[in-house]
Amino acid sequence: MNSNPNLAEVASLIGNPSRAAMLVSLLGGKALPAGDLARAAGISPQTASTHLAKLIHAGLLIQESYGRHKYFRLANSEVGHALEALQTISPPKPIRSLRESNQLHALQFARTCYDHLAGKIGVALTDRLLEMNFIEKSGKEFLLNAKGKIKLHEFGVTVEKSPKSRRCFARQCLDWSERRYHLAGSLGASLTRRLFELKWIENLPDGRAVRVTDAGIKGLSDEFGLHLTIE
Amino acid sequence: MNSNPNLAEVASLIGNPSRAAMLVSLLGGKALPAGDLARAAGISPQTASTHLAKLIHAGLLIQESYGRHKYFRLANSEVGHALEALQTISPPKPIRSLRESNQLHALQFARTCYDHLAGKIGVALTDRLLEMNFIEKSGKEFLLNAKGKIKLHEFGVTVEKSPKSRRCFARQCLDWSERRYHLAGSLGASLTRRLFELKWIENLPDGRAVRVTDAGIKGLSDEFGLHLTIE
DNA sequence: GCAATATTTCGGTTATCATCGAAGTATGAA
DNA sequence: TTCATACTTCGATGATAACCGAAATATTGC
Repeated sequence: MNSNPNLAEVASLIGNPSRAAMLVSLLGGKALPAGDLARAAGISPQTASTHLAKLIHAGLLIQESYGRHKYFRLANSEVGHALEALQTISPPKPIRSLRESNQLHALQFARTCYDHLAGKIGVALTDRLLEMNFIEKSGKEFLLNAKGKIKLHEFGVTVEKSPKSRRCFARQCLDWSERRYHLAGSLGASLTRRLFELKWIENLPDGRAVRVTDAGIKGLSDEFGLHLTIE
Repeated sequence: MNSNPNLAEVASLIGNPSRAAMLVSLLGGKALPAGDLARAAGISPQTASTHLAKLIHAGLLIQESYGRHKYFRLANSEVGHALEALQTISPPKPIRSLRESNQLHALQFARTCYDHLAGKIGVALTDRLLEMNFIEKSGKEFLLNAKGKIKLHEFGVTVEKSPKSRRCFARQCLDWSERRYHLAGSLGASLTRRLFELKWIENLPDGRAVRVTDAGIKGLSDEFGLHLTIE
């Protein structure tokens, strides 16, 4: 019987540990060169090259060439969505090293999820927006009310729901580390972009973990009543 | 670097063609015995047994024993969601036989997707509910308005949003065959259950394709202005 | 108790594929 | 031109796992 779309092919591509590591590295939304992806997966450049070719062929990644560098990124948000959906049904992986443990903590604390903020911070900020009555839950979606619209506009976030873009405005995205929802969609992305702009958060050297700066700690407290504690 | 939850393990489980076939068979939401799943995947019972044990171990399936039969079903709706998300990024599989072609047409026309209605019919019925102003789009979610609440209540659908259930009320589910949204969530499930109850739709012998009965053709036309054409 | 059905366990075979060394291509720098 | 860097292709190796035959276990029906 075997129905139709061959999901097994795509799943087995994601199912290789090296390829999965590369895809997860790209979940942050940024494009990365082949060498970086090889290092992220802990494999040789040759091996990475064959993997990347397969991912391109399957339409999971797209490639941009800049001189001798080739940058890779997720082909579209549906790929990111599928990866996140897989993460929510994946059991947690045992930790091997202190380094991994530290990185895991950093990721659980704050990271970007494709293009918006996730981790403890992502969930906590979303909670504050709810508590301060700027957004409301509505099924698998958040609604931005008038009060919130004003607040975010003042904060410098361009709040516009372009009717053209089929993209969801303020999705609820299930956080794999917190197992709770954080703010995603175009609103989540705009807000996150603004936080980078203000230098309240910044990318850590590699991976998609982010760090909250001193300015960010103060700012998030003043603007959103989000009090960060050092753990 | 390799972040944390080992998504690769789950993905590689889904990535085996035999296991994928079994999982897809279970997407209809029904529980099936091991033997049926073996046949669906075209493998021997021994092989199926080892596959099923792995899927159970990984938490993708749950098992219920009735005498010498063991029934398997998807562990939760998140597993179904992940499978659907993978289908949306999977390329269509080439058709080999007339039989496969017919089955594909049947699936594209009407099928159950975990527990709600999908395919042409699923999308068309959702469209009618929108056009008749019973539900409204709101991001990745539908909202049931007062008019719709009355209509569906009259129609015999129990419309209640139990605050306990974390499940989404009226999700928009991306249809892999139509590439458009249909009504999912608990409302989608209730409505579909009612259509079965009224015998407006019925399961086809195997798989998750469904057939619209004569009563269904008349009923859908009368109640929702959905005029089915024979293709 | 005995035969039939449903499922699981074991063992051995086979095929696939991830991997890297070595060599090849392309771009940029000196 | 020459060298260095970034990536790709080829070929060989090795490990994994899907698969089925055979046999074991469990349940139902006679």
